[in-house]
Amino acid sequence: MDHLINYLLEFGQLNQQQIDLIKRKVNVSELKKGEYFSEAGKIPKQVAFIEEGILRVCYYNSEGDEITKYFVDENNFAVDINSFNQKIPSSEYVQAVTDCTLLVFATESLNDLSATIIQWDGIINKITEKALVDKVNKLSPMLAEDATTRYLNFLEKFPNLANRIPLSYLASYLGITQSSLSRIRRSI
Amino acid sequence: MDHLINYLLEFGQLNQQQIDLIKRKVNVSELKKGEYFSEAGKIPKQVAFIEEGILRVCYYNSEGDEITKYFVDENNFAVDINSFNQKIPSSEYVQAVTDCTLLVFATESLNDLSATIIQWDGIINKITEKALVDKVNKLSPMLAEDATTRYLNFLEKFPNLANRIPLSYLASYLGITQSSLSRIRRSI
DNA sequence: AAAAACTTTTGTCATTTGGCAAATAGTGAT
DNA sequence: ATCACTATTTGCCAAATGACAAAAGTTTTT
Repeated sequence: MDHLINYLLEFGQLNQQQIDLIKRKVNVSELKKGEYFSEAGKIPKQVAFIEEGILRVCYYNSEGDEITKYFVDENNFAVDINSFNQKIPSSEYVQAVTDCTLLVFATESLNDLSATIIQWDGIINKITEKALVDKVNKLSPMLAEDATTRYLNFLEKFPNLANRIPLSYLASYLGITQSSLSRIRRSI
Repeated sequence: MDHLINYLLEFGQLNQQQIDLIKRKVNVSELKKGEYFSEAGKIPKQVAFIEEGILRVCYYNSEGDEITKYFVDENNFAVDINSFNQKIPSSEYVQAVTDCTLLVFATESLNDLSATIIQWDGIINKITEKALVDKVNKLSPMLAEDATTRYLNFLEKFPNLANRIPLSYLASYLGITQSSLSRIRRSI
């Protein structure tokens, strides 16, 4: 729980009373490897802070291949942005790559916090914006790099992720086949 | 100017008095093809609404190649997100791809509007978030597609952009060389 | 109009990556 | 330990893309 509070405090000030309120609004939720945080048909739990574990956001492309859009790891928020923005039900789903411990804010809790804590919306906006900017900045250069460089950069940015993620997930994130990724690994 | 107001109204309500205030805070600015909207050294004009023309956001990668991160065209906001977020001076710059007419909000004007119009921050946040989500959703699938598909999708999404953009800019956006793009064009 | 500067196309060949299928390794259940 | 299941590696060849250089086409300047 402390990680969550510290994370929030990076984006705005909160007094002790507000912190206590936030703690009361959070539900701890466990996910086993392979289980879904959000999927078509279930009511989406809108926002989760990952205390432990790795999630991935993925979808099926027009060729029917399963694509991993990105990974989210410890001490970050995972938001189903599409449902967050009240859009049409997303074709994306969020799956646990490893066993996870999540701190989940239900929709009503978010509304309560938004109504009670004056800084709340500002903090959430900053977090959302930073997360999105980071994603754009990560994705954009990848297009201009070859597969080996993309893999090496991934290793550098997430040194402790690569060995906890199945090869196929990582390959689809990097935009290559798993055989290619396997060969790239060998050549290093 | 009407395009700007209509755009803002998509994201929140504004009364006539507020609309007039916004109009007074905007400066019309012309850029010739090739000129820079923001570059290292100059004070960044933080936000521009493109009334006419195309901008591109670009940078030099570690190999020294100039990469076009994305294009921004008519009736969209161009924000130097990095300076917007008070980060260290960005290595990115924003350049006019064609002659442009921009509606520019100076930093102080933005602050004034934020202080005066209660809905302002909310509107700007929604615009920012939507722009970023769109970019992620556009970039992400590109990694899994081959160059021809990326080009065809670009044509589909921006039918009237491709013929106004130099081949080299578009190639670097698509993550391929200009000779490859030239060949892809021929093959269609 | 000619020259200069820049952009796009094309040629040739090397390298990267994909597709498919089989072999190997790893994991979990009984 | 064995079996079934899944994940990873490898082999082979085809297709896509890059690198480099030259040619052709455009635009701008003089």
